[in-house]
Amino acid sequence: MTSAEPAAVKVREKPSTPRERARTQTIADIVRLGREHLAVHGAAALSLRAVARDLGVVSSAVYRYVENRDELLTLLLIDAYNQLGDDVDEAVNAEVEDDFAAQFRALAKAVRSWAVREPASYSLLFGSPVPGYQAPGERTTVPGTRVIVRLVGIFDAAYRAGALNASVSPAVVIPEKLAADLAAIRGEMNLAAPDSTLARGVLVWTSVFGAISFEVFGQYGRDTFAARDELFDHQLSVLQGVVGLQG
Amino acid sequence: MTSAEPAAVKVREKPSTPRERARTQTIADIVRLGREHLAVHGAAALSLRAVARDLGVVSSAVYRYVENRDELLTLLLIDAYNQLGDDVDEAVNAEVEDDFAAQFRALAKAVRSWAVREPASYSLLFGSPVPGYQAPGERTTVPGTRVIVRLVGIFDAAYRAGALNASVSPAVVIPEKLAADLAAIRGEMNLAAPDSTLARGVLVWTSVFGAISFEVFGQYGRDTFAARDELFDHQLSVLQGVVGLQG
DNA sequence: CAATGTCAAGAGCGCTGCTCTCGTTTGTTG
DNA sequence: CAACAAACGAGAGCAGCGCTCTTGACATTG
Repeated sequence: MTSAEPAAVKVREKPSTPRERARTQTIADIVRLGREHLAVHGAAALSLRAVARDLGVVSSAVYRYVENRDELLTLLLIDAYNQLGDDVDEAVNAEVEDDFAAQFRALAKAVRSWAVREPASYSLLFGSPVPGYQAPGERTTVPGTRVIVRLVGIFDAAYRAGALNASVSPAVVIPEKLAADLAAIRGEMNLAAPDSTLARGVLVWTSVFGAISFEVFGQYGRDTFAARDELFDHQLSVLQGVVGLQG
Repeated sequence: MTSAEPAAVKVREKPSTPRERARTQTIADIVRLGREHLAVHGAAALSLRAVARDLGVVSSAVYRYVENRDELLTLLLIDAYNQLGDDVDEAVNAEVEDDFAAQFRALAKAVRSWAVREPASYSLLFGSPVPGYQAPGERTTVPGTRVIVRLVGIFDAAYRAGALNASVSPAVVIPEKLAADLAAIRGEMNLAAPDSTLARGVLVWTSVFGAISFEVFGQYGRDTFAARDELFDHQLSVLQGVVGLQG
């Protein structure tokens, strides 16, 4: 079903003592069982008691390893972000270095196939926020931005390589306040691309996830679209044109 | 806070007897209280017992009026769909009849402002599916498709009026299987627009909701974009170009 | 060997959805 | 107007949940 070793579990610096090794293993087991429950029943139905039962232990025992339900959610969140990030990295790295269009498509398809494969995890990351749960930014920001960082990287590399159509139609003016936001992003991420490219990149980003969310969340209706692969592929082609990525 | 009369509550054909009038009123009260709880605590935390408390009644009493929690969710779902549909209709109807670009922008902005105003309801409709809850299609399909029907209507009317740029760049071929899906839609909805327009319309549809979802679900990060109105406006402008809507 | 620390177990609190029973209220009808 | 049946609210109860606290068993360490 799912891979045995969750990527998000922090390994202690010196897990020398058998106690610490056992403890690390138990936490890994809890995360693995939690991921299975998440996949089957969804995030809102994630129950520490059920995880404890599967672990063959009384419910209060898991509180030795996981502070509370929110903490387990955070572990699963980080785990899922890293799974997605690994999938995306692998797919993009498999493409030729200067074929930016192929890299873009590979990224989007990797996100989509992971989302379809793990709808509950996708819902946890990109669906409605879990009520009463606030992700701790200091732990989730880095894994949570891997995909967008990679996507922006592709667009910016394409721009630097002169692979972007400058004359995307139609030209749209960027208002001043939006330009300020984009300038801040450009500075923070060391980008070269101009405002119009960055803004269109943001649109492509939201559009890709919008299309995937519609599919995973069942917004298309039961049998409106049978050719979902072709639909997504077509959407990527159009979005490619939006940023001026020639392929 | 919220309007007093929920649009979704079906009025009996003959609410003549005082019993039935009282019953209808009680159900309306339950939906109203449910909507308030939804707005404050979210869908997953919607509790019949809490609604009963606010109604000043013991928990088992509400089961006289609402079959179970899922039934209340369905009522809230229909209620929210109709609120959104009403908002969208009003906004679109306020535009000049042959200004299709303005109608498109009015529709998208109406959806966004409703979503920002009612994030919990938006999450219920367009976020992660509530685990274990399956919306009864025969009751939710009609209100649930009001927005997309309206959007497609705008695009098709624009096409019939010759207001769509035929030469959207770049031309993208529509694979056969996707064309079959689009043909089915064209037949069902009595449309005139060609495949490429319909396919791009679907992309615009998903993109608009993708952008709104990112904003409502906090995917942009806390302070990445301060100029959210301008960002959305820009995205609409680009998407307008995607379907060839000149404005 | 003894002190220390870690662990699973169990009881318990308050919350949830939901069911069943038991009187009471209420509108209708003879 | 009185009798009746339907509708109703209250309450107890079951099983599940997150979470806390105490207790006794065990392993590690000095």
